[in-house]
Amino acid sequence: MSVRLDATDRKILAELQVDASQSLDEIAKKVGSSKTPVWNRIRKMREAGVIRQNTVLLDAEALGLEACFFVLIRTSEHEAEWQQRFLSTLRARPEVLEAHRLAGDIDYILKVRVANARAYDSFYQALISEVKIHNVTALLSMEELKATTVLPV
Amino acid sequence: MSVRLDATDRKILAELQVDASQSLDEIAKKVGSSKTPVWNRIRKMREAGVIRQNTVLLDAEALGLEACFFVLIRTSEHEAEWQQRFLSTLRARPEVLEAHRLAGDIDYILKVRVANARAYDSFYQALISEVKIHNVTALLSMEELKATTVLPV
DNA sequence: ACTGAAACGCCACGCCT
DNA sequence: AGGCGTGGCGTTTCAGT
Repeated sequence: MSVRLDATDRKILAELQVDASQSLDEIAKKVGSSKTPVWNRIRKMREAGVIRQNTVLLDAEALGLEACFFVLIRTSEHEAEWQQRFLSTLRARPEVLEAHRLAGDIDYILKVRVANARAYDSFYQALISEVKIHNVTALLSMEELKATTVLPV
Repeated sequence: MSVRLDATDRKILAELQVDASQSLDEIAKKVGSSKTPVWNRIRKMREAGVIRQNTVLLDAEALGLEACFFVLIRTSEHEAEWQQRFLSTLRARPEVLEAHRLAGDIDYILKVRVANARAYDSFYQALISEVKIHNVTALLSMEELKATTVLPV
């Protein structure tokens, strides 16, 4: 499924990741091409799914979401039905920004953004009431040292 | 520092987070307003720093970045100089997408995206050679169940 | 594949209410 | 503060190389 991307494609992606509001002319100049080919390349990468979404990144603190937790989860349940329930719960909860199934003795990790510790507790109570979980460890972020969506291309 | 946001502002943010390429008219229609006020609100939220960045989200796998690790770090060093070195290293490394300083017995957590396990090992070797670290646990993601940049507004 | 040009749409503002 | 109008820019498309 992987798409062939040449050096120009990668330069375009690098520019778009940094600032997607740039005009085609600006991007074209920076990558050493011109408007039309840049436009065609972007369209192709969109169609191929390399470019997924055009979005804005917001300041979580300005929105009053001042607490960030990483939640390590161990479970004793590994049946399909349990997994489906767990997954639906995560998807339905907007405070869950990320969820990964892991290799090793910890089964899942979540990244959760909430207003404060109390809001985290509500989330936690809701979660354990909906699905059976063996063990939960919450890691509280004190400081976001780095946070980027820019992938190295 | 916190900005006052009313219901319309929040609706606009919700729309922009889902698709930032929508026209002002489209957004205006959806939030029950019209072009000029929507434009003014967006400009203000940009200036206030609520809207940080306009970007594209890429498919990491399509770019060949097929491995994602969460790295739990314990250190015995807590001096300013060590922290500065550690921070510079993280900032300089594009494969480090997130880094948080934590409360509790684990000091830091990183999220790292790389091509494969071998690339992770290079990163790991480079990291421990640059800064003294007491204990490292790497959690390997087997499956990304959820990943969103959309904050609940 | 890139160039040039042309058509359209949208944005960014100013003015007015 | 919202509605209206407009000049100019940006996007999208098409013919030509």
